Amino acid sequence: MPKARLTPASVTEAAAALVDEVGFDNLSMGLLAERLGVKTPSLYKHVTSQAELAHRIAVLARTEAGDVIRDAIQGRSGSDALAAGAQAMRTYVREHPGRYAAANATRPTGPDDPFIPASERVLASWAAMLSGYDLDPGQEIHAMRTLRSVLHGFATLEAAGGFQIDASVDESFTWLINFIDQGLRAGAARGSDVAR
Amino acid sequence: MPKARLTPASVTEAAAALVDEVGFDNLSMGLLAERLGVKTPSLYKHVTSQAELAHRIAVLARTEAGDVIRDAIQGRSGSDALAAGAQAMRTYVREHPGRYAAANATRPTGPDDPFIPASERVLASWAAMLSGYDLDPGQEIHAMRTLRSVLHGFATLEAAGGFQIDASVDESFTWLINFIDQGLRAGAARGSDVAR
DNA sequence: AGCCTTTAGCTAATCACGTTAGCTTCAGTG
DNA sequence: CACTGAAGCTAACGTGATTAGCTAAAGGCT
Repeated sequence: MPKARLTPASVTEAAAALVDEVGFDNLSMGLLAERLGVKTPSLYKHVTSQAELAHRIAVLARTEAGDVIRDAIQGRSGSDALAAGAQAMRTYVREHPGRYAAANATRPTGPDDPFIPASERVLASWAAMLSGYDLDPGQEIHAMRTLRSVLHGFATLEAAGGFQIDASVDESFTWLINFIDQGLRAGAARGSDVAR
Repeated sequence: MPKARLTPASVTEAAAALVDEVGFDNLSMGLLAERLGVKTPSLYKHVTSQAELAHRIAVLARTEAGDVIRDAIQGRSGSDALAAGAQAMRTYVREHPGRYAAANATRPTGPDDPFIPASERVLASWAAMLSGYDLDPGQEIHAMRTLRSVLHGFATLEAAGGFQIDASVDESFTWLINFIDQGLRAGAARGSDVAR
């Protein structure tokens, strides 16, 4: 076997770090090669294309996000689990905006794409968290989608610099979590009459 | 003055239509030129660069979105205004996913960028709608951000094909609107103790 | 009506990437 | 100590954005 300086994994890791610095849109093979102290074409010994590289970053990101959220929810339930999970996700996106963008930009390449189970693990964590609210079974899917929407929306708006006014974004986020929490608790108490 | 077949405005309009068809990421000067029955370099007589073209699409999109939302809210208040505004926005995004992506991808180029007032008009509509809920003044900014987050998050997730499970997405959206409506009404009734 | 200026659109050329082809060299194996 | 295989390199190609310079037609002016 030869030198073995770079590997697909190490290249992906470096690309993920790069993308968090310069933004997902500014990822280029040349820039990555420079960071790795190598000439551009050499990268193709480890990844087949820039598209594949982006996809690898996406899988990495979704997996990391799944871990972070699962760990945050671990051992908590109800409001605590919601707050911890949501904060964990926001923190992850703030620390890894490029990775998060990569994960959002990708689409499963096929039925056995590892991106699929990685995504399912994230959803499973949210589902586990929601189960603590005793919602009507028919409402769970809607609650899940609403939850995903707020968290994803807040994270992307924040990452895009969408919150201009000089009111604390942290405060807005805890307000948001509280808002969702109250709604979920009320919905559970009220039963299915929330849905129209 | 010469022929005047194309104008900056007509090029932008064609680009916006194109982007809704092929996706914002797939916008290319060559493809647009082909649609307009012109050679690629000719486009530079009307727009200075692809970046500027993308920005023009963004301004157009944000302006259109502002109009659509304002019109929907017109004459309604409270729950009705929320539902109408939210539905109008979702419809706009579904019909113009490329434009919406362009608007999200852009960043103001300066203090006199028309994108800024266009964005402010959207925010003003949401603010007008929220004013119907009699929220505590200190809460309004958080409610606004939460509202923007859910709507933006839902729209982008839907556009990205993020809702896989075969439960009606329409139904989820009305559930979401209802969820927000109930929360806002409860928050108004309860006063500032929602915020922590 | 006929000239003149202005400029839309064209062709040819340049530049920046992503990607491919083929060569070279070193690490580990026999 | 030669041998093989893959890492990394240089050279080359293709595509898409952009620029330079030419051509010609439209509208104004006399």
